[in-house]
Amino acid sequence: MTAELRLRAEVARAARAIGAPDGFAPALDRPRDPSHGDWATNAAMALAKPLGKKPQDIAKALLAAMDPAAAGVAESSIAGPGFINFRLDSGHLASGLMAVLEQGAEFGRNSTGSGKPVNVEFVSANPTGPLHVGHGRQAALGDAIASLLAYGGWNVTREFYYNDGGGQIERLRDSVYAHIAGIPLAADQYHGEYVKDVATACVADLAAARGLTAAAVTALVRANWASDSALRDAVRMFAVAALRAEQDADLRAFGVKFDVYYLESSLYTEQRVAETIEALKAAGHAFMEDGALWLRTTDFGDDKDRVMVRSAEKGGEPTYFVPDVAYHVTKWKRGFTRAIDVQGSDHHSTVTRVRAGLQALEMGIPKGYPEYVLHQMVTVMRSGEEVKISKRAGSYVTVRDLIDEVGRDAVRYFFIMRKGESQLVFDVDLARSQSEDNPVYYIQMAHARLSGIFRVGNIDPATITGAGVAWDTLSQPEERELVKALLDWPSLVAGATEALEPHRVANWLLETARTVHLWYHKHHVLDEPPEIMTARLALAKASRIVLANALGVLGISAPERM
RNA sequence: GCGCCCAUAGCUCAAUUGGAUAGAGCAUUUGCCUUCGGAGCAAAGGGUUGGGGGUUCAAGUCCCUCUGGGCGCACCA
Repeated sequence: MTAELRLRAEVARAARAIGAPDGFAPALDRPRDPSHGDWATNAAMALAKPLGKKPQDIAKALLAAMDPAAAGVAESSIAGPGFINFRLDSGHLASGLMAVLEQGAEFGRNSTGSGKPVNVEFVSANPTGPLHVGHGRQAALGDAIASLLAYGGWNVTREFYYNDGGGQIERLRDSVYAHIAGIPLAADQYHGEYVKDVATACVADLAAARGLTAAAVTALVRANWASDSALRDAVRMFAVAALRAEQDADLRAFGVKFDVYYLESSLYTEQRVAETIEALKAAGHAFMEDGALWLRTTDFGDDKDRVMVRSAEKGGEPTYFVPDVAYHVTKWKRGFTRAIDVQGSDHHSTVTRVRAGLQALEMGIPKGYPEYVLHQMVTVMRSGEEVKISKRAGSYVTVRDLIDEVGRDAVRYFFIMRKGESQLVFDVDLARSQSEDNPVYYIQMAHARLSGIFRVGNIDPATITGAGVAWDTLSQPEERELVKALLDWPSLVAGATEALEPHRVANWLLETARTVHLWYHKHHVLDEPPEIMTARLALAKASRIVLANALGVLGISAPERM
């Protein structure tokens, strides 16, 4: 049992002894100011109403009823409006490190998810160009959320949804055609350098497939484009395949792996769009107006109704939101009782719509399904100026540009360090700097320094088991703070998982790295008396383990040396 | 005009999800220090948490309102 649980149990027992109602669960928190103590409880304030007494009096009675020894409490005090502060005995506190040393890479994991399936959909870029910074933020955020959930015992599926249908794919196809035919691009077509590369590769591919020269293919495309739909399809499919391969390469460079790639086009070929339309009609929430088929999404909280199938003069095709609904139906039917979509906040209007569509089907899908994690835009800064232009993509900066320039670890950290709903400034100069101003460098440095202790001392970390350590020797303020930070990891990561907020892990890492550096600067490990050295080696190893675990969740490496 | 999000030190951001005197880093000022181990360490100044109102033992956090910013409001995706 951890010191925290022991203390909580003892407070609860004492509370009952002085008349707290059944089921009363006192809250234990870290005081903001460590000088107040290691833990604080608001029990006295929470009991003020049910017991009809002043918080101060309840606090006194509560303390009198407690057995400090049973809870490992060295001293306690009543403060402010009725907080009770506890300072744990150093030995009790530090002995919590045994759990870290015993569990190693497992320390911090929990089983909240109990193996239940969850689908995390992210990136989901249209295959019309390289991944840009926004996708990068989404990749880092989505991957970290997925890792957090896996860490919390969920059975996670990472999914990428390809919008390989619709108007933008035709624009891509026609952009490639324009390059092949040598005609100027229209304003709404794709202007990046990469389109030219795709066009060149496409000509070579067609030439090989048809046994023609490149010049002959060019002439053929130019002559038959309007009349030959098979040719147009061939160009479209080549372009989509080429850009999917391109995006895959970007994601590999970023170290993100997906379990499922779901193609929007398959929703049409497998009749799922048609089935969804029929089901919505059957459920009675559809109506005809102006020649189009509408869904009454206003019945489910939308501010206006939405067209499902366009009128004949507009082409008679389903609008994009129908496949979106059909897609989420497949998630539900595939057994994902929980689904999380990570998207840019510019897509926030789809949230209500998709949920409305799912509700309108009346098939027992919960109202809040799917959950959404939205994130704001990214601004890339270099030398104090906003960067907007990439050589490859033209009008935007690509993920690859960033990874090439500052490395995968820094890109991941910078994308995760801010709350999703706040705007993010990506400072390229800071991200690439090899100094302690750079948070990634600072955190990794902490891990490397801890590793260095073992290297320099020529000590195999595997021999440090915590057995026989005199834990009460870890009584320096910096040591106590470090121990507390490490032991907070499980509850911190659990909170970050519940809130789907990986930035908490990033912030915690930075704080904890600072605590490590402070300790490291103030206290030596090697060449100390054996009892102190043994205890500090245990602390160093535990710190190394927890830092590595946290970095691992964010997909960032924990280097042995830098 | 409507909807969603945001607003915290000069700058970039935290704040244990409603807890105590709102904290870090950078920048500024001052003083130490010279490596198991790579310029660090210690301290100071800097705030009406955008304005106003409300809810309660307690509000940066919840509610209302105003201001300012981002995004979205297609028979585009």
